[in-house]
Amino acid sequence: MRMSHLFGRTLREAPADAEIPSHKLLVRAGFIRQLAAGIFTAMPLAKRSLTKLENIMREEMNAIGGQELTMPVVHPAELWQETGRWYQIGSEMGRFKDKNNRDMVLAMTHEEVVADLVRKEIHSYRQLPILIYHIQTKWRDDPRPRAGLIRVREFTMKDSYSLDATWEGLDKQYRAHYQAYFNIFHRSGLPVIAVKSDVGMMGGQMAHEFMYLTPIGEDTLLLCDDCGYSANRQIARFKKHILPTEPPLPIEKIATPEIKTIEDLANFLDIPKEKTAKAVFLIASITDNNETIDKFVFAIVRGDMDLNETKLTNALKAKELRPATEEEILAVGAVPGYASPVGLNDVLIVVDNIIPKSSNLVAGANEEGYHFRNVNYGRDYKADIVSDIVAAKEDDLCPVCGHPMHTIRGIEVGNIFKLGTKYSEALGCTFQDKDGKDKPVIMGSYGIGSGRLLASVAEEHHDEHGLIWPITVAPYQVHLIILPGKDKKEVQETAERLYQNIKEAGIEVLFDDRNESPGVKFNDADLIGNPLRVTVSQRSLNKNCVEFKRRDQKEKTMIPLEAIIPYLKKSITELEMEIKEKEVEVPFTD
RNA sequence: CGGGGUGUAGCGCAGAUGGAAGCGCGCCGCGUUUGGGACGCGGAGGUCGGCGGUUCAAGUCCGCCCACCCCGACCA
Repeated sequence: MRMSHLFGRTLREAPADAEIPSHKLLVRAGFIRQLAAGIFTAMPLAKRSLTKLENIMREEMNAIGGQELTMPVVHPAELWQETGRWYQIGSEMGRFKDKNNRDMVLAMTHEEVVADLVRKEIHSYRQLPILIYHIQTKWRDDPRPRAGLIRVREFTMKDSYSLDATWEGLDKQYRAHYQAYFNIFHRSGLPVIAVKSDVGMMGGQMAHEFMYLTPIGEDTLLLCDDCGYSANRQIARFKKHILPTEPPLPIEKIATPEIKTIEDLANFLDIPKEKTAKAVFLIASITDNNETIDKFVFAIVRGDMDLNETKLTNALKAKELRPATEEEILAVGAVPGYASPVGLNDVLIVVDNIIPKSSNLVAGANEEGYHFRNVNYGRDYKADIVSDIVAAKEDDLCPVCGHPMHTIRGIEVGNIFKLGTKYSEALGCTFQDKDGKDKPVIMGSYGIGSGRLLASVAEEHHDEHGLIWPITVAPYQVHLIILPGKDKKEVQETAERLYQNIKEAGIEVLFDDRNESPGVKFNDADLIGNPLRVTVSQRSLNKNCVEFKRRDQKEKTMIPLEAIIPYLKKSITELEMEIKEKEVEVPFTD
């Protein structure tokens, strides 16, 4: 490709609304352009890199038996109504009506379509197992797109779906994806770890997220250095510090004027925070038989811990959870700042599972300026649900080995879910098993966003001058620069010939044939970040050489003109080997 | 959806107290340059986010709306 005709120019300055390096550099280098919040065009350079990433995914999916297909982006609403997600999912779903006034859905994901296909195509255990996948555009009207390509509304995903007759079969395909995903990320030059995660809107039994660790990540992870336990904070468990049990003392009302926070309360009474109970009020939308009702939820955690809303949502099987307003709190008879579970009716009380093991706590008295001492679970109040609903934090103890854990930020670049029979049951995907009985197909779903992956690779591989693409992802393998000098003719002809020869050798080359000054050309080459650079100039040709430089190294070397093509081939192989070495087998951790 | 911020040329920005829309980079033409973002001369490019109001006069003051960014809630 000639740079003089490349669509998409480089910018000296990044637009002011770009903040993170991958966003700034991808825009400056001409890879992406923004159309609206969370909606981007992939320019020709980005398209080439995306295609490479997607081909890596294809190879790894094919290697574990995947069959590629393409499913539609627009779905009839009926399908989503059958699984109930039409009702469960809120404004994140893109909905519109077609010309006949039929409700339509923009695909957020494709479980419904897969299940629909399966019920039409799969009738016998003899047809299973199956692995299908596609690479398709999806729309999720995220309330907050941000960080360039990291979090967008329209995106392309590699999505695979496993279909099995047995749970062992699902486990096998799940584990195959686990390793295939590590292969994909390693081949893309991206270091990742797998952590256990929440199943979210997908539902199902088990999920892992593949995390690229970076301070700009939006997810917080808990890791145990000792035994390797790793989990998203949304679901991370930990060993809770159990206080010595005391005999229950009589409940006692005490004046605590102007004391509203746990901090103040602990100071005022001169007791540790873990001797207090903290109340949090929320409104949960709970769906039952496709009918959604709002329930007032009174959650109680020990004063030294914080509520984890994901855990609470899961404990409640709620669709949505939001903080209650002051009016709503007063309406149920609770007093903000002095709230107590003692003597409240008509609310759903959820307590953390450490609370029943903690005796004689201080809690609100439901009266302005007063608290109760010696509140005991069971004697003074009861809960509708007792569950683990608190968030793990730095230095909390590992639930497996008891070692203190630490927190780290990450970007979720891929996920794998054991869906089980949720969708197949809802949509009636059954097959006839050996025993002659109809059984629901057991499903798994596995996704990787290609744009997010591209941005993560850019985030991992850049310096102050620009991008430094891994050879497997780079838009072009070679960046060829011509510096014509005073007497243009010889240099020009040599560079043109070299450009043709490189192309004919099957090497991907971007040829900077523009009439620009050397500084501009070198800077653009650094910015775009193709791995190998070749410079043809009067100076080099005087020695019958061209200059060679790797983007990831400082040294420049002079290579005889006639030797440059084999040299480039050798360098490409070297770079490919460097990536290959990072491909390793990763033990499956449950 | 809550909190904060920003909208003036393709990009980055300046335009106190209302009084003729500017700068740098980029772009077009001609010439000189040519190993790390060159120089001279000449040009093109704007509904100042939108609508309404105040005023003799609004980029500037007031109101409403919209878009985009950041923090949170939420999410691949």
